[in-house]
Parts: sequence; C-alpha cells; structure tokens
Amino acid sequence: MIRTTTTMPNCKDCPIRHNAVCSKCEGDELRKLEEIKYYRSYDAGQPILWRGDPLDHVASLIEGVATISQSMEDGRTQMVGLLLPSDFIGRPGRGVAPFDVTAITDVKVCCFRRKPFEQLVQSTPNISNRLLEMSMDELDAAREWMLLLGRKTAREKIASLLVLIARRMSPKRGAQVPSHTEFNLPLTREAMSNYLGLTLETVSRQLSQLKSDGLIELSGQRGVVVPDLGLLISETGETWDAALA
Amino acid sequence: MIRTTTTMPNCKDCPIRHNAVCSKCEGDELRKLEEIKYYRSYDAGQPILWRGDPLDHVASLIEGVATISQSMEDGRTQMVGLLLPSDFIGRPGRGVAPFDVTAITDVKVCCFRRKPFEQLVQSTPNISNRLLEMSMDELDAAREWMLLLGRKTAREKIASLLVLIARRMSPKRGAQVPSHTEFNLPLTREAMSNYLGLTLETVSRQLSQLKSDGLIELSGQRGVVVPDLGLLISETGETWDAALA
DNA sequence: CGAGTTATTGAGGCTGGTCAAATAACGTGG
DNA sequence: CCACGTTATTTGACCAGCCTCAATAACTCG
Repeated sequence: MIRTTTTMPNCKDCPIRHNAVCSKCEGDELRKLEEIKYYRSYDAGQPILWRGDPLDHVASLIEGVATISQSMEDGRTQMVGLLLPSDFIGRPGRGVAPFDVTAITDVKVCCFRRKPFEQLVQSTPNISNRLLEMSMDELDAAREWMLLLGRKTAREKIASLLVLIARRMSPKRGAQVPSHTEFNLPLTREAMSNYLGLTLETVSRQLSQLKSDGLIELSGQRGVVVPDLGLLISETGETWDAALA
Repeated sequence: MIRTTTTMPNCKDCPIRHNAVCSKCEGDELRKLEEIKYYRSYDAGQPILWRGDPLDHVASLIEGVATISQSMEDGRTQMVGLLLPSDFIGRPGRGVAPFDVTAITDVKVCCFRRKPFEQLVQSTPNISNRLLEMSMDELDAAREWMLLLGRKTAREKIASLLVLIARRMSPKRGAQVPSHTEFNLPLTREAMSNYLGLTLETVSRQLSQLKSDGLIELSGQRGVVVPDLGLLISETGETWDAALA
C-alpha cells in the first residue's frame, strides 16, 4: 500500500532535518523546499521504484529501511545500496530509475517534485553541496563494498555486515560504538545474502558459526547481541584504520 | 618518476576542457581555476596516491589510465575504479586519501591546490554541479560493477570486461561498436583479476576457454580479436544492457 | 492453533582457488 | 641479431569454499 500524505508537517520538526539533503538550508531556502514537498509511505515489502520507471520526483528517506538493487533476468539479485533515514533517493537530471528500490520495513519518504528541485539544486549551493557530500559518501561506501564483494570470504562478509549495521543502527550515530551492542537485523537472511553476494544458506551457516564461536548471540530471527564488537571487527578482515563513518 | 611541470598550458587548449570538472566554467571562473593549477606526470606503474596520504591537492586526469584500488593487509586487492582522461581524483573536504591510485600507463594530471579549490567549489555552482554529475556517474558505474562482483560467474565476468574494454577502446567512442572488433588489453592478467574479483589463473583459463569456444582470438599477451561482439555480449549475463558507460 | 513464511541444517557437487611447473613473451647486453 | 635472464602467461592436479537441492525446525500472524 502506497499512501500520499496531504498534511504537511513543518520541516522544523522533521527527524532528518539536520542530516538530509536540506540540512544546510535555512529560512528562505527551506521554505522553497517546503513548497515542493509531499510525503509518501510504503509498506514493508513494497517496491518504491522499478528500474526503468519514469522519475517525476526525488526524495529523502524519513523513516524505515529500503534497498537499492539490481537483478539479472534469471533472478540473480545484488543489492547495491542500503537506504536509511536521511538518505537521498533519485538523481537530478535523471528521468528514469536505473535500479530497483524496495521498502524492506515500513517506509516514509519526503518527495520533491523533480523539475523544481533541479532548479533549486542549480541555484542553491547549500543544496548542491550537501548533495555532493552525500553522493561522495555513497561512492566511498560503494567502493568499500566492492572490496567485500570481490575479495572477502563468507565469514568476513557476514562479520562486516554485522559491524556495519551495529554502527549505523546504534542510537548514537557518530559516537563511539560501545563494545557490547545489541540490535535487530532489519534484513531477512535472503536480503542479507543479496547484499553480500552469497546464498541465504551460506548466510545462515556463517551466522551459526559465529554464534558457536561465541562472537555473537542470536535471539529469534532478528535479534543479535554482540558481546565484544572489537572481536567481531577482527573477523572482518579490515585494518582498524578503516573506521570511517 | 614523478615530474611537476612548470610551464602552464592554457586551459583553452586542454584536451579534457569540455569533459572535466571545469567543463562548465568560462571566463572568470576558468581564470580562477587556472591560477591554482599545476601539472604532474607519472610513469606507468607509479603510485599516484597511497591510502592515508595527506591530500594537498585534487586533480583531473588529462592523459593515460589509472586505477583506484583497495587492499587488505594480507595482500588481497580489489580495483574499485578505473580512471580515464577527464576523470576527477580526490574529494573536496577530504584531507586523506581513502584508496590507492596507481598509474597503469604513463599519466598526466592537472592538479588544483585543495584549499583554494574547495573555496571555489563552495562559491561556484558551475564547478559543484559538474562535480556532482561526475560523482553520480561514478556511483552508477560502481553499482553496475557490484552486480558483476557479487553475482556473475567467472566466464560472465571476463566477457563483461572484454565488452567494456571493446566499447571504451573502440576508436569511435559513443558510436555503434562494430560487430568485429580488435583491441589491445590495457591490463595485465593480474590487473584483470583484481578488477574482476578472481585469481589470475582463473582469468587466464577463462580467456583460453572463450578462445577455444571461438568467441575470441588471442594474439601475443595483449591482443584480442572479437569476431562477433554480439556473441560475446550474450555471454555477459546482461539483459538489454548496452547504452550505459 | 494452524498455515505460511523464514531460518537452520545436512549431503553432495561444482566453481573457482591454491600450489606447482612449463611455456611464451619481453628486454638487455654482448 | 641472438643468448640469456626476467617476467608474464598458460596449463595441470588437487582441493576448499560456497552453492544446490532437500528436509526439518522455528517463527509470525490471522
């Protein structure tokens, strides 16, 4: 179910106000964005965009988790991005979606009509500079992920994903992540496998393996406890200097 | 050998003038860029940047081919980007190189001192918008590559790389690539393996296999003849791929 | 509680990796 | 121009890691 909200909450109260594409805007600039925005909600599992869809808007993810993925005609699928609150969907100057985007939890987005948004990007350095920062962050993340996909073992892949989620889901973004951490996986085993370039069986086996090695505890299908994040990090194959964001 | 050129060619005569980060600038903006630029050359095989290097400049690649790569401490290496003329090296607001950059042919770059360049990015939409375009293009390319790394078979990977090179090396860029094509590989087997997430032995074996299947001919270490590009494309696993890159 | 979905576990096979050796191409100096 | 040493590439034998197919278990939600 897709819903378009008619009530227009004020940007001042927006939970992603200080991280999203609008984060550097104030006063008049913010007001212009406010004029062209509207909200949409998607239920878990809903497609947000299919490759090839015409794009009449871009958007910021407000709530929930979505994935960007690509697939081959025989069904092989690779996730190429994870969208969390404040992440940006779409691309100025691009009228057609190049990838599939799917809500994996209930999702709420803040849409901007594309044409007026593109004009704002052109004329507002506070927007284009923020967008540049965000896309370069994503490029760095994509390149990190290429190392994982091309060169890491299944165990290293799983450990890397868990560490990534522990960091990104941690209540205190940016701050030091505590050694003992717990979180709920926002992804099914299948989604994880598509993210890591593995099969879901291998994901399940490696999780069990990490569990029996005492590096994690599993509770239910989604709950994960990491007693010592440092130990888990040492399984990722990374040099600890890669502690970016 | 790294050389810093003292003579300052005029931007008007620059071969990448209309594709690089400066492509939207004219007159005064171009002059400001010209003030903070200098040239450097690197021999084939030379490192241009090591991860962790302090960055006092950003740059545009003028001539040659370079790679962006990442490696793990045990030596596993993954190429995460290929830099061709007009591509941009570095990132405003980033003082440390996040990846290794290596010249694989002789390379010439146009450097801009970082601090003044960052100020120009802030104040010049013609620069930041172009930079945004370029980084989004790279992001799209990285995401295409993630599908290859995560989900394609060795044979599909090799076929994809050959098709990519055939397209890019083809004298007629952009135009329809002829069905019969010949080119010289700009990469060693090892470089290919690092690009594809394979071992060099597997690369060699798959090339031999494609040869014995009549899809390609090999002459010397680098020469490749593709009698029918369409047949090779059908081995890449791609759908209606074509028009990108 | 029961049907459907999601996850775990097992057995066996195949792809691609590892180790090793042979061959081919390249470059240098005589 | 050739001999020789070096490097790049090919090929072989073997094997490990991950995938496939299949059955069972756990969880979710009406």
